[in-house]
Amino acid sequence: MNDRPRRPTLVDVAEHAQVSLATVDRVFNRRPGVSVRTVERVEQALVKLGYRPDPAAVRLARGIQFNFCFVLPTGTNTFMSMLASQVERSLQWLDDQNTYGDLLRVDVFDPLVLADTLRSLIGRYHGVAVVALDHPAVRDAINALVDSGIFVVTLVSDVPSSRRHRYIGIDNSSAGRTAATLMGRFSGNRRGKLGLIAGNLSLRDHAERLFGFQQVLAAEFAGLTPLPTLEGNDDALRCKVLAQSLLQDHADLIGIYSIGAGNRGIVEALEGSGRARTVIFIGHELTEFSRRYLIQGSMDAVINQDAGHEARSAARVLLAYCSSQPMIDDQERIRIDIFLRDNLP
Amino acid sequence: MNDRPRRPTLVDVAEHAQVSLATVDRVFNRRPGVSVRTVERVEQALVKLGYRPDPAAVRLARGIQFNFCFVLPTGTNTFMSMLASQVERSLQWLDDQNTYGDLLRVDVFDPLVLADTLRSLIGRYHGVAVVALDHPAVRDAINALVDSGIFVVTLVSDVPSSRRHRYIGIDNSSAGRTAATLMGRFSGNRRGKLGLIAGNLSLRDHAERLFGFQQVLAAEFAGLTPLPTLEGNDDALRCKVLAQSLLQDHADLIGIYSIGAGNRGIVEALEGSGRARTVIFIGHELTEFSRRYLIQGSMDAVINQDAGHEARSAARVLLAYCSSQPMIDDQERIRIDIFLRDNLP
DNA sequence: CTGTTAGCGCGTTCAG
DNA sequence: CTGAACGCGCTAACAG
Repeated sequence: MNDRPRRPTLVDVAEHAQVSLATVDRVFNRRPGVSVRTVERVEQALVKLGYRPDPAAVRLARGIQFNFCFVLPTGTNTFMSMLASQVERSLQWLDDQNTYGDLLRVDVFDPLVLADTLRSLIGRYHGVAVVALDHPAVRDAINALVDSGIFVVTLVSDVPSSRRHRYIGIDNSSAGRTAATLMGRFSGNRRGKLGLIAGNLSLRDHAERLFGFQQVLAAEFAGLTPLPTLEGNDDALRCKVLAQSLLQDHADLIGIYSIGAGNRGIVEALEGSGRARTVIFIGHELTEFSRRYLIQGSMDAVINQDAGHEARSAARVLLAYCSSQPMIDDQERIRIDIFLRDNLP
Repeated sequence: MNDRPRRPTLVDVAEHAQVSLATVDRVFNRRPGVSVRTVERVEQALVKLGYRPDPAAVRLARGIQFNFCFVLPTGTNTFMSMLASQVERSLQWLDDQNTYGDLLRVDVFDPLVLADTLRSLIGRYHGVAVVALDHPAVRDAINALVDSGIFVVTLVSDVPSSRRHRYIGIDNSSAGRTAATLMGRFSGNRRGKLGLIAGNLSLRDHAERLFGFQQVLAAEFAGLTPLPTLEGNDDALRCKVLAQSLLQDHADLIGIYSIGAGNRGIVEALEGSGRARTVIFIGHELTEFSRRYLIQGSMDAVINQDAGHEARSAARVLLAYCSSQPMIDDQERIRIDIFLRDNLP
């Protein structure tokens, strides 16, 4: 059962090239101090035997240890709580990779506080993952981190104008487009109004979703007229009030698209009005609540980003950068999940 | 930057418990030959220091090497080709984990050939992943593998009655239900016929999708009448003929649900009939073709299982079983992806 | 029952 | 410019 040709080690290569282990190591890791002739011979042996380093042995020998910091928003938003707990789980995994992580929660809505917090991380970490806010101060802080040699990934909410190494999250304008297509197609050929409730349009992800949604609506579903976008600050209570007035003011309300959090309030309003089964309701993020709403029929579709995937991906990506290992791009791409009652996990 | 308390090693524990390294190792790995008193003391030190083994060191020291075998169907079905190439990539990853894998392609449609092939794997591998066929002979072969001590996962297509350790793939009846809900909701309130084209209903996954689809249709969308299910053998040409006759015979055809492969043929028939934009077409698996069809509007939705995810998951799960390590269930759950034109990756 | 010791594959001094 | 030798954290064979 164990009759495989053992993978070649540095020693094998050394024998083959008639040099010592150390020399092979120098050549393989492109360290100076080897004659051109020797380099050539070793490299030939390297490719001939198809040498590939054993990652476990490398990690053990180097004994390196990275420190990562995850910066998440404060607040009790269900999605962010889920993300936080998933990050905690990733930290455990990182621990096995000899990498230590801290989870910081700051008031992301205040760009200056966030920027200061980020700057304070300089010199203390090798990698930072941050749920960012698209603001000049934050951009500068991220760039400062990058300039100091820290690997930075933005998580869930991006700052495209910064020089962060990677964004880990969904394409929010596509997400908005997806919501619009579902809304349009679910509406059959009915004509009427659409209510849009965002959290805060200064948040890049919300703005992008709105943009994508309106774009598709205008291009494909002329019968559906979007009402002015409301801001519910991701607060259930406030969202409820807004939804109630939408329902009251517009007898021809076909659907509601909830761009941010606060779905609980909207469902309460819908159920209270007795129109929960006729008004189409599409929102974001699969939580214990939205899950229940899908099942009971008060929500028609949920556009989701997998918090667990995002947390794991951030950890893997930072580790890959720090140890300059390749990553599997397919694996790190965060999907725009569409959940209906029928395909819930 | 590296001011973390170094994680405790076995040596630390040994010192703390006033015993030798080997004794701690015996206790931690529950090996016999240690007095009860010593065990107790060591265990206390173990928990007190919060000892957790370094996976890299363990792998290196044990020097174990597993052999896995992936058994996939022959044939040129686009999805299976994608799966095969993704499995190839997983094999590379496995190689880094000191685990070697073979990729076998057999005629899965012949249960006896598949069963024989599986049996021939006994004694040669530690883990087997197989795209199975739900047939008594195959079930027995799988059980024989399991009895021989091999870890077995079914991939994409399950044999629930076997004692395989795990199924890695989507819930196909949920997938069928999802297709039905989309079909129903996309149809607005129109009444009419629905064409169903499967590959082969003796395949468990196809049968389950059909079941789920019909279940939801009957319960929720009484206006849509499913026509008798046709079998296209996953062949584009045959599917084209079937779709053409559906279009010809039923002026009130609202949509077509393609349960298996062969979407290319169906799209050709739709485009040929000039009804591609009015007849709703929902099928499975995102390929270069279905992707294009979504964009050009000849397909309305694609239900997908991520071949890359499945291949990686099979590799990770087998490895976890063999090295008796825990796995992250969330990460190994294969989602039922819904793709519209707007959320394509 | 317990301790000592030699590796696993690689990185890293330190001599030569 | 090159090689010998030690150590990372752990397992396993061998002594005592």
